[in-house]
Parts: sequence; C-alpha cells; structure tokens
Amino acid sequence: MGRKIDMKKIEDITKCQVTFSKRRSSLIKKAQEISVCCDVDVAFVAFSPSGRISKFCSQKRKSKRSLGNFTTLKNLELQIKKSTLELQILEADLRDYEPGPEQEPSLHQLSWCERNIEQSLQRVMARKVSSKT
Amino acid sequence: MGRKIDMKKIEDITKCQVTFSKRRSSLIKKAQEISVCCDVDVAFVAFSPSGRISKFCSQKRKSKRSLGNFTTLKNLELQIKKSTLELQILEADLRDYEPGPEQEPSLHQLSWCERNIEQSLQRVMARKVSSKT
DNA sequence: CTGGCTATTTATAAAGT
DNA sequence: TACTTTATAAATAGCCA
Repeated sequence: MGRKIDMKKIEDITKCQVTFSKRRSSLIKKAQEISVCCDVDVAFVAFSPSGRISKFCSQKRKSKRSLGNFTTLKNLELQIKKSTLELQILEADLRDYEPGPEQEPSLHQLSWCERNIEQSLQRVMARKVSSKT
Repeated sequence: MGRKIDMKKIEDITKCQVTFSKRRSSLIKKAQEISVCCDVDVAFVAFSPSGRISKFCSQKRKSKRSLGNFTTLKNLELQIKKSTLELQILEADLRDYEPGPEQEPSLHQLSWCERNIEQSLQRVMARKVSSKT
C-alpha cells in the first residue's frame, strides 16, 4: 500500500506521527473486523513515543455472576495468588525507579494498567464460563 | 482485499478459522511494522472461540534497575496498591464462577494474564524511566 | 489446519490544497 | 496542521492441493 518504505524507524518526526496515526486507525479497524467476523475477543495497545496510549478492546464480555461448581477452582486460585505475588514483587521493584517531575502521564498509564489487569481477568473469567457452555 | 464480505460473524466453521488465521497473521505483521517504523511498544491479543490465545508484543523493554529520587513515588505506590486491591476483588469475584471440566486452556489463559500483568507493569515502568530521560 | 493462486478491495506513502 | 487525491503496494475471499 502506498509507496514502499523501509522497515525501520521513521526519523522525520512529522512523517512518523502521520504514519502512526494512519496505521493505528487501520490496525484498530482490522482488530474490530476480526473480532466480529471470527467472533474473537481482541485487544490492541500501543505506547507512543510521546508517552500516550492507544488501545482497542472488543468488549464482548459475558455477564458476570453465574454460579457453578468449584471443580478446579483451587488451581485457578493458585494462579491468581501467583499473579498477586508477581504484582507485589513488581511493586517492590518499582522502588528502584524515579517517577520524574511529570506525574500525570505515568499515572494515566498506571490507570490503564489497572484497567488492563481487570479486563484481562474478566476475559479469562468470561472465557472460562463460555468454554464450558 | 479479496471478494468483499459482510461484517458479521462467519458461520461456516472452517471458513471462519481460515479467515481468522490469515487475518491474525497480517494483523501481527502490521503490529510489528508500526512498532518498528513508529518506534512504539505495541501488544495485540486475541482469544479465539476455541479458547486459544494469540498474542504479539513488541518487546522493547528498557533495562531495569536505575535509581532515582522518589518525588511522586507515593502516587505510584497508591496506584499499585489500588491495582492490587482490584486483583483481590476480582479474585473474590472469581469464586462465583465455575471452572468446568477442562482446566488446561483456562490455566494457560491465566498464565497469559499473569505475564500480561507483569508486562504491563514493566511497560509502565520503562515508560516512566524513558519519559524522564 | 497450513500453503499457493488470482481477482478485487484496502491500505497508505506522497503530493496537493 | 489537517484533509483530499493519487498511484502503488498489500491484504485477502474463494479455490485448490
């Protein structure tokens, strides 16, 4: 599509931003299409050089609250515990970093991260429910 | 590309899988391209109907361990705490779900989720470091 | 399920406004 | 700086192996 370009970083700032904007749009469009046509749950995230985040999530989460047996719940709980532990370890690691003067962008990113974690778990849970149906 | 198709779920199982496979490939290719050309960190994830996960992450994480001041660390810690709390709440919510007879796919999904959480935090941390540079 | 082939439809790098 | 247009390169639906 368009004149061919080298697969390397576009040095011209303006050109790079334009390309990013255009490609991001079609990438998200494609993600939407595959989610609809193939009935899949997809997520796309991009951290731009300027620190901003672009994301797309096909929100086709199943409704919550559906009771059932607890056959393998132990395993699931174990995994969740492990994830929680990872978070705590990472929390400790974070102490080695310097936040810097600006704090808004990073806090936004952490907020995103937070939502991402939530959504990831929700996807897993939704998949868990649908896979047994 | 190809003969036009309706933007709706492809009912023919085989056709749907073929389409998913092909589109997934080009989607990941596009993700790789935008990550290189535009120097962005991207991630793409797809939960297929059959329960499998496809993902792509441009792994351009910054190296860890770089000391600095703790100016806004309080805020960061607060956010992390909040995320951890979310996880605990979600963990509680998980009790309302039934894992089902099959457990492998879901555990894999949780493993992915775990890695995703880790990677998300690492990206946030990396961005945190690079943004102050 | 992968992998080509081909006819079409999209995506898009550049240039124009 | 942001659309619009244009020329070209890619992506891909339908088939076949």
